[in-house]
Amino acid sequence: MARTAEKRERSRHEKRNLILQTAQSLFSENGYAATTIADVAKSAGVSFGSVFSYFESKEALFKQSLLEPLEQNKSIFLRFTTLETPSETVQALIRIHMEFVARNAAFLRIIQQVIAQRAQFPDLFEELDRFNHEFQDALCPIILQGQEMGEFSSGDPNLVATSYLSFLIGLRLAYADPPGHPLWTGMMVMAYRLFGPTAGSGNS
Amino acid sequence: MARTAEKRERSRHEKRNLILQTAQSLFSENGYAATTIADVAKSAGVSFGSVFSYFESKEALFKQSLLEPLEQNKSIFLRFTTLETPSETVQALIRIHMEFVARNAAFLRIIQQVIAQRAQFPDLFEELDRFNHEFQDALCPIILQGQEMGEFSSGDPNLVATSYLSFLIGLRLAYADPPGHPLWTGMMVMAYRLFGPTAGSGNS
Amino acid sequence: MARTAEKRERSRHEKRNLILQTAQSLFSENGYAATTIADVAKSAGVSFGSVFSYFESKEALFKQSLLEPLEQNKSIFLRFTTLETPSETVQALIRIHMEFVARNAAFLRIIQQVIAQRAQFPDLFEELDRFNHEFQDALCPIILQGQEMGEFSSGDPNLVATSYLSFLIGLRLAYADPPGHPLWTGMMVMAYRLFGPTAGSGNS
Amino acid sequence: MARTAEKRERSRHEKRNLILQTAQSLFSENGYAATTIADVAKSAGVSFGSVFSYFESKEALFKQSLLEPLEQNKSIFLRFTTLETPSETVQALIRIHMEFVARNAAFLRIIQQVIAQRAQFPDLFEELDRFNHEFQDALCPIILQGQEMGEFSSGDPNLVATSYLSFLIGLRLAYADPPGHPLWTGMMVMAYRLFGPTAGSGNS
DNA sequence: GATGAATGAGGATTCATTCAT
DNA sequence: TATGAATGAATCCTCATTCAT
Repeated sequence: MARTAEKRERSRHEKRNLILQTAQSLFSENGYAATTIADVAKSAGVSFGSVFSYFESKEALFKQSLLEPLEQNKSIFLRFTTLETPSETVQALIRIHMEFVARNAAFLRIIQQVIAQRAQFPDLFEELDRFNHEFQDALCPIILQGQEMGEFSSGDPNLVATSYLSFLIGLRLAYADPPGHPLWTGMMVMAYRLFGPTAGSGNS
Repeated sequence: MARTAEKRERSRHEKRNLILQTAQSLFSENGYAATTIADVAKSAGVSFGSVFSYFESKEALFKQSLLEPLEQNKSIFLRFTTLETPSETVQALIRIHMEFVARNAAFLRIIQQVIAQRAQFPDLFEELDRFNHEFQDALCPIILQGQEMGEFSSGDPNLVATSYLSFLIGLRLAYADPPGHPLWTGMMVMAYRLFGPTAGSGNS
Repeated sequence: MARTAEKRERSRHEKRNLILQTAQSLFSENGYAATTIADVAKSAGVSFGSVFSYFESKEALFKQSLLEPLEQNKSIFLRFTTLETPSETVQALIRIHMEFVARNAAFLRIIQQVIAQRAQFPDLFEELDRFNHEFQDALCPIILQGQEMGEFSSGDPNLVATSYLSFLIGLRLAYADPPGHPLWTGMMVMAYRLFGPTAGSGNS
Repeated sequence: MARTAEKRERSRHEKRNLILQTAQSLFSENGYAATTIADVAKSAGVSFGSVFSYFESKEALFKQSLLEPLEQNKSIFLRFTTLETPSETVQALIRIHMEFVARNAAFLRIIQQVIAQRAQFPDLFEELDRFNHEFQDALCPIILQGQEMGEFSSGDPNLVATSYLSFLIGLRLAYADPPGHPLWTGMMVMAYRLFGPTAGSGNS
């Protein structure tokens, strides 16, 4: 009995996730307005009414399409392990972030939409703003440390962090298809440059 | 007689531009779908039907909102004067571009939308892609020259150019209110870093 | 001076007729609703506003498109010369009517429209109804005379007249292009049959 | 369960037919353009949106208003039983057709509209043209046989068939109120005359 | 909970008519 | 009188949301 309930619960959860992922994909491709609930239902292979069983409204679905992945992946950006030197830490971070960006184009495009149409999604935009600040708070100490150690050029570390995030989000996710593409390696170098690496601190 | 016709013609053109600028502003704030023609008409202070006598459709209005400023300002990005050294040229460019970005937030946000929802605006996206390539073609020689002169670190110049453009477009146009804000100066430094300036070539 | 005024008057009239004929042609092809005033103006090669200088409204233009040719050609149907025998008279009539139908397809099609959508054009329909009655009144004596002389089978002459008119109006004006087409000759024979010609009174 | 689904299905079908019949009636009275979807919805007692859940567009609704009755009643015109003699067969046919015309004025008026405005409904017109040809093919053998037996005057049987159909379609459906009206009997006689009945073959 | 039909508010677009020049 | 820009009412159609089954 408990087993059955559990299974049912799992299946419920899976269906919810299926809908959410489908929605994320469609929203990211076509935008909020051009994506209909009927599209989502059809693409996900569930009934039209089901979407409303799992999500209160279209807006709620869109919000979750952004907020859930954001929550799940926050730690990638906010909690990182420090290596021997700041430059090593930052380079490792960049690698992880680029990998993430390469693999989560849909998520990134939704972020781009929210930023580009902030007036339409004020609370989502605020959430992203909050994330930006948290990211700054997390990254600044490393940058400062690197600057003190002479690995990075001096400059407002908050500015560096924001620029870096803008750069990631602004990436034209076109070539992005294969995460192993050499372009991504090149982009990592570019990203690293934003930190102002001094000669001999890893910038090729 | 000719004078009257001329005057009428001028007024016609002014009205058209009024509508276009209003549309640009609203599209940039709320996005394509959330902006109604009635909104545009009301904001511009013209009648509902007038919008349609100047623009064939909502889509045409949106396209012109992007294409006309793009055409008018292309030269800022594609035709620039070279100074003594590549690093000076690039720094001058960055100043001009940042100024432009600071003053044309609406235009930039429309570009962001098109990029974020390329499936919805395929031809506009293509146009932007073309621009990207032209920009690369224009900028690469300077970058190469700088690399040869030792002012810039080595690296694929196309990648540098694309990164730089992405960085500009990706800028979060939030703080951007006054074009004279110190943030813009900081952003110029960040932008310059993408070119991989070597020590002594102007990166503070 | 008087000469000039006259000429101007003539030109005025000609322009009016040009608009009217163009309208008739377009109304007949596309129907009342699918024909726009702008279409008419463009086809006639006059300015948009001109149409309203000559006709109070779209509806007035449509009405005139029907009523003026109706008035002009009424006599063809209502005042005819009687020949030696009723059968000869009727056959001459039929020839004239068919010729008219072949040459005035546009006019006929407008009539068809009014009849098919009588609720939309009640007064025009009434006008056609009146014409139908006048036609009956004009034709019945001939038919009666023919019946009395044994040339035509007996039967309500009003019914014959109405049937004949319905037949003319109902003709599918498709093949009708060249008025000299053999089909028209065939149709004359068919039309004559409605009068119930007895053997030896001209029905081949 | 199956019973419920079946019932629902039936009700769905009934609602669809209700809308279709209402539309047919309004289209026939006022014409395509002057009939609004809102009119149809109101007359049928369904919501505005419902019309669109049963029919893709206004145009589709109009097409079905013609095509469905056409399909359903084709057999009346194309498959008939032959009696002793061609004249008897034709007279029986005429009785059936007149009865049909008297009872289906709305359908006939839609046909008249399509014919009168063929440029607007080219595919429907083509469909009617096809029907015309099928009707000719079906009727000609009878006519020929009658001509050979001396019951009908000679003449191109295709012409006779087309004339007869034009006559039916061209009938002014005004008097038509009660199908039992004596006018219809008179019209049958007129219709029969088109076949060129010789003396003694049933033409009164 | 699952389904999908029903609803109607909202928005793009058309076009007759008006009116200033 | 000629012109054609301005206006906004009217209409088709979409689609989020509700709700009965």
